[in-house]
Amino acid sequence: MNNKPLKPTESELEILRVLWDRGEVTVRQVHEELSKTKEAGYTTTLKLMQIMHEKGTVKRDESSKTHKYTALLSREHTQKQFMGKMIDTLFQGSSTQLVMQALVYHRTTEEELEQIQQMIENLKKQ
Amino acid sequence: MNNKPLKPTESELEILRVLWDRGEVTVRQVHEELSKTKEAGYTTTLKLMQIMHEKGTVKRDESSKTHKYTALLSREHTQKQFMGKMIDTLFQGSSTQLVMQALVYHRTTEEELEQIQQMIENLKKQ
DNA sequence: TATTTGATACGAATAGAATCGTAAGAATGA
DNA sequence: TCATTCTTACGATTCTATTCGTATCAAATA
Repeated sequence: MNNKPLKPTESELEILRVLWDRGEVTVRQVHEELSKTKEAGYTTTLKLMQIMHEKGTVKRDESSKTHKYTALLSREHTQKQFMGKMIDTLFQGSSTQLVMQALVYHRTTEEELEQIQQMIENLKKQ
Repeated sequence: MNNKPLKPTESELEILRVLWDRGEVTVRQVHEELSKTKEAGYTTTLKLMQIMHEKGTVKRDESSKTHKYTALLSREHTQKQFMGKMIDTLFQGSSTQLVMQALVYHRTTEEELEQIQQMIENLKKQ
């Protein structure tokens, strides 16, 4: 239960994704969710969540026998963390390059493009 | 020396970054480069590059005693690979969200913003 | 009450990544 | 030639992440 600027592992990220989407959940709920796409035993998920609790990545409500978990690490913070790393090692430090890649290869709707344009206009005004 | 859709590890990425930037290089050159920011022995870098060679991530020119390495995995391919993963697990499948994050938190110059606008206009025309 | 079910805790096994020490050979230079 | 230096090869160790089996307890149920 200590606090450090920790970087979640691959498996932890998968669990966090569920926590972020659904808020407070039980191990079983997480496990059910992950089972859809992944093969892993229940105790594996349990253990991982216990470890995350030790690390301080999640908090745990132990008031009832079946514990409830909530993310402590925010999605935004984690996004920034991974984006930064990614821009550095893969995009030569240029976030613009990353943006271009995203726009070209991961196609977006007209509406979304306009949404982005809007945001850029706002950024330019500052 | 087999061929699979492999995902480079953290350390492999650091090495790849050097290969991508500089083209054909020796282990010593890579190690020199990495030493600037990282603490690791020469044989560690060597071993990693040998493993990458086994995996087929890099190719190796053995014609002289001091081998020369070149990346086989392209930067673009790897960018796409990591971006995809990232969009899925961190941005709820929305590349637009990722783009917004990048623009807001990793500040870009006015020129770059205009460059992006230009690109969006082009995308819209299609 | 006795049994079954479902939960946590936890140690241990497994796997993979990263690090390093040492050996051996080639090239270099004294 | 002999010693030093640089290089590769490679096994072994360490470290961390992941997975799972088993014990234990509480709650639900027959």
